Amino acid sequence: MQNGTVPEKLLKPYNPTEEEPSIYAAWEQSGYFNPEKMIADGLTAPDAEPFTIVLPPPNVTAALHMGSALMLAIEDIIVRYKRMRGFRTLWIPGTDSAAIATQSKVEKEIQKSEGKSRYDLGREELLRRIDIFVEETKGTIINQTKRFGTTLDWSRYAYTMDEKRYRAVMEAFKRMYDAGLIYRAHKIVNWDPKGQTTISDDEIVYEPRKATLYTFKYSKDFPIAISTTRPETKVGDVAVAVHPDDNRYASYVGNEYDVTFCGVPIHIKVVADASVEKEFGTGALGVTPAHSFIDWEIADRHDLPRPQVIDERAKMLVGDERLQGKKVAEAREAVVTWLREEGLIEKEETVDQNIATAERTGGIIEPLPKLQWFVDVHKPISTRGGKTLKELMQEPIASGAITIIPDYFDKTYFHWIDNLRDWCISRQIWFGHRIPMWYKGDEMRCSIDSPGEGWEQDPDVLDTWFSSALWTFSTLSWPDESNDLKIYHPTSLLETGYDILFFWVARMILMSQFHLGEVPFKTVYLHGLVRDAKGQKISKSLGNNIDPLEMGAKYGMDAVRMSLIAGMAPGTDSKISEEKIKGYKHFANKLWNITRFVLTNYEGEHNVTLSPNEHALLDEWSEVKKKITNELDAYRLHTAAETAYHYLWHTFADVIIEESKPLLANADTGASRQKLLYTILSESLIVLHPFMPFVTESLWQLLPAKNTSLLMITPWSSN
RNA sequence: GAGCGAUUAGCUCAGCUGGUUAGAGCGCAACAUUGACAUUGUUGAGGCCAGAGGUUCGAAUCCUCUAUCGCUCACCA
Repeated sequence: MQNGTVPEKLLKPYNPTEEEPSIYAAWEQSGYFNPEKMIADGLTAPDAEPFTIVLPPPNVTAALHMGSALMLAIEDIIVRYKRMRGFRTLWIPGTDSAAIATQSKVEKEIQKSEGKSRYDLGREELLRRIDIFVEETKGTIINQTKRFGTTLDWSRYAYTMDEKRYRAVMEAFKRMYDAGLIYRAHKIVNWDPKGQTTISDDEIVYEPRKATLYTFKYSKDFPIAISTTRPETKVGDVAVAVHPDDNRYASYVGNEYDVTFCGVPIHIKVVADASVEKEFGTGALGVTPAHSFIDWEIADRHDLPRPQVIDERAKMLVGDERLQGKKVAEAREAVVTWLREEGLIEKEETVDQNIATAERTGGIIEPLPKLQWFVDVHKPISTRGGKTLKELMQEPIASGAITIIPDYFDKTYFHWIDNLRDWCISRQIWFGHRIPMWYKGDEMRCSIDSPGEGWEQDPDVLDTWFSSALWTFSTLSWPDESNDLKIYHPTSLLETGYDILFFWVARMILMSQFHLGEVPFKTVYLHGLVRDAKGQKISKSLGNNIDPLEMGAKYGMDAVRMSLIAGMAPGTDSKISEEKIKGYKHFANKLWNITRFVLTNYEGEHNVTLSPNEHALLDEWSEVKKKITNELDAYRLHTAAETAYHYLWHTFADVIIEESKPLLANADTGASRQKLLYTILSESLIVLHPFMPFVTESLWQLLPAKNTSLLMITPWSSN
């Protein structure tokens, strides 16, 4: 029997592209992405527990890809769930300026179209061009983000370079400087000759290469042979270091020698240092303080000079025409030629080595001594109980104040902290937050504004992660003592990719612990990489890019969301394929048809009693709902999604609806059946809504008996 | 070199704190159906849960070792 009135729309298959834009518009116009509006309208209790997430701000350079889609899907599911569960739920949107990445992208474009470098344009003009670029891409990113159905509170939108965030960054720098945590020093740093800037240890990517390890003496008269893959740097040597227990060389320790190496006079002292490994090479290490981290430290311990022999363009600073002004690779050839001519080489062997390159530019890192700004991670902080930044980062994970999901990342995190050195935060680029340090003659002052006439500001900008590290509280109006900060900080959850655990997550903990004396978030949920069906990384060069927006247009955003969530455990890389997305489109359509069937057979509220069997079915459904609730509470989204999917399709549709067909046709059993089906359907829409917000909302709007205007704000009870 | 993870059906993966005959999706085979369903349904085939030892009344799950793959970290010059 078909007694119900069915909306016209339901008679056709579900058409996501037709439904999605108007649905999102309705959500946005409701104002309910904003928790204060929820309270004002009585939808959230004024004293409700807050639940906060900050969106990891996408780089302004980046178009939305499957990775961002995964992130948005996970976070939106959680946020919608919490909102429906009655939390005072806030999800803060934003974008990141991504200093180096953005500047080099714009520079590249200008180089390509106009053949000009940044030096041709000058600082001001380049920054103007970057601003134009940023304004364009920001809008694109926001629109794309909205298409996924994200319930971000757009009224709180933040950009790392906007006015408020600028103030936060300056204030943070000043407070850390005043606390003696930020210092300026001339020491060896990672220099990227291609990007013409320093970079932090974490921005280095090691690439395996074959190299030749040469074993030789500086000169015929020199008593000890050394080994190196970089003979050209030997013109900067000041010592040969051997292990204190190495009998072979004990008699030479303390001796000094003058030699001429490839035309360059050098003075070599033999020192004993425990950092040298007896078994490697000849057991003797040529010490080049200015161009090697380990050698710099040896020089520290033995009070050795540190002559710089390579410049910022990776060219030689010393020597005759064979070396002077030559690139290091050419100089290496020249030195090897000379060594051969002199008959000094004892051994040449091919070895595997990891070469340090800059993440952004791919340039080969040249360690150089430079005057830079650093964050001291080893200094005891009096206002924080004498603890160091290192300890402040370690503690909350160790104590459980912050939980990382999956938990095995704890070890990775601790290992990183153990090896942590002071953080070099100054960058020689133009786009970013300029360092608030001012110089006048020998004077130096930390000040957000110019201290007055004759003061020059430091030309460098801050590492982009410095500002990102403040994100959980800079988005909540810090340093102002705002209500937002009181209510929403510490945030509840930080959801991001495991690849930025160190870059971002660790540094947010550092900043929040220091500036606020509290953790930035209570839980960290790390998702994996999205790969293609074959398990390859998705990249433009491989041509295997699956564009989430394109897929959304074809199969609906709900299908894209589900395909990213189902079968995806946290911290594990997942695979996506068009086939999988298509499968979930079928599910959206299945829901559509289930609703069609139920509504076709529904005549409105009746005062009927369910049969014992129907009570049992309802109980079974309650159990499923409880399970989904528990799984979501534990952030097991993948199993929650599958549980819901499976129940709807294979229990509700295949079993309950099938067995209902004859019962509905019978006047005695029909009424209670109608009630049962309608009840389970409407509750199912609630439970599925976080996962598939569009189709469920569309269907909710078609339900004849409902007491909320939007499914998005319909309460989710666990029983 | 160190650390971490993975290894479960043809493919992609779930399986939380050990508990009856090990699960899903896709794919495959047969049958049914024009059905609420751009199809869908029913049934089925297919797994010594990488290997070897151990703990236990009981192990895919805990421990040890081995193998293969992957990731991360590292200043062996």
